[in-house]
Amino acid sequence: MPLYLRGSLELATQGADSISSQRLADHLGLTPWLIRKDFSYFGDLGKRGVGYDTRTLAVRIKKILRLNVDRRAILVGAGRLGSALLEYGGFGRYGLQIVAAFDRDGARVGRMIGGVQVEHVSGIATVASRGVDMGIIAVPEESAQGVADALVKASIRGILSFSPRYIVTPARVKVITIDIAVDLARLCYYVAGNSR
Amino acid sequence: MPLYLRGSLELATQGADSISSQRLADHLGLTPWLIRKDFSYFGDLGKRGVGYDTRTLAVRIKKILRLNVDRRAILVGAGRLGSALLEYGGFGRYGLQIVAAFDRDGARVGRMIGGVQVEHVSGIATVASRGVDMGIIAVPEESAQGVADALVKASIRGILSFSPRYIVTPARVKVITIDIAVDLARLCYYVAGNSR
DNA sequence: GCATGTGAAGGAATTCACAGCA
DNA sequence: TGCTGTGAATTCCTTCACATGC
Repeated sequence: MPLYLRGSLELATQGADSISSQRLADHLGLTPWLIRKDFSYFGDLGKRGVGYDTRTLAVRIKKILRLNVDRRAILVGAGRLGSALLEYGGFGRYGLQIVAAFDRDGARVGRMIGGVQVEHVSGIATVASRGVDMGIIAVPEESAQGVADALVKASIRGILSFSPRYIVTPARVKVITIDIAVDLARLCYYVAGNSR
Repeated sequence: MPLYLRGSLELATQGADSISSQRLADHLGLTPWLIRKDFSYFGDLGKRGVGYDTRTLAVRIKKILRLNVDRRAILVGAGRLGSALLEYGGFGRYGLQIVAAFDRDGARVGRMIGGVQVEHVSGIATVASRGVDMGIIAVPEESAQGVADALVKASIRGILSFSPRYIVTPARVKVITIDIAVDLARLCYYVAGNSR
């Protein structure tokens, strides 16, 4: 559903004042009635006969997603993938920011990547006081659980993991895993198959 | 559902001969009955009172996912993210392989990354004859649609895109989009919120 | 007239409960 | 006794159709 935020922001910056569920659906690869249904859960967002005001829509969705205040995240693992994330500018428009990066490898510590300086992993414990909400794990899979444990100890409340492993955390810590190989395998199923 | 393949492969390499739906569920963060239901669609996979044989399970799932023959993919965009993907060794265990990489930037062309040599994007047209099934897009978002068009022309049947844009393709070409910022925003919703 | 908002219908996925086999 | 396989019940999400308001 953050998809909607992306859509409305995109179209807002493209200069459109108002947008119909039809156009938004085309833009995101969804159906108009799905969008209307979802939006209806949050009260009145649109004007009948006109559409949704892109600017207010973006603001409202941000509030719904609790993105109205800036959210801080830290990154663990400053390898290729980690560096790519640090230099990726796409988080800012959602009010998301990576404020620190950590790595185990001494050779990487101290480097500046994407505006933040890489610190040694032992420093993770110190972020508890920095108002950080989330941790991003971009380390080799065998280290992922250990890093997650450290993040939990540092009072982080959510983890985005790129490791193909199920990560165990207390119930209060939400984990979202992005497993690229699994996604590619999924694609493969569609490609090679006939049905479904 | 490729998740299941991951799970069975992992546990197979860990030396377990047999596994119960319960343990597999714990391992993947799912429920036992969901796994049993899903497996039941494909006929008899397990032995009652015992569990599933890890080795045969992996083989069966590979066949179901059409991963029994090796699948080839090409990558477009050899920046940080693209390089990370090329050097990521996790595809092999699913029978997936990145056989070529392309970039628009002349400075990157010719480099060897993760065992493949970066070619100029103009060469995409030539892959049609190389038995490639899928294309991976790791380019800046404004170039994504153009690359997708080139891939479609090259007879590719599936696209895995890391660009935060909806990509238009003919119906025969399946697209899966991984939008990291959207996933992080989703996580944020769980973290900051109370309900759901 | 045009586009949203929403109750009702329809379908798909999940959960349950238990029968069947080692 | 332990664990799979599966029909029934449930819940959730999607789709439809139309009333409502600009």
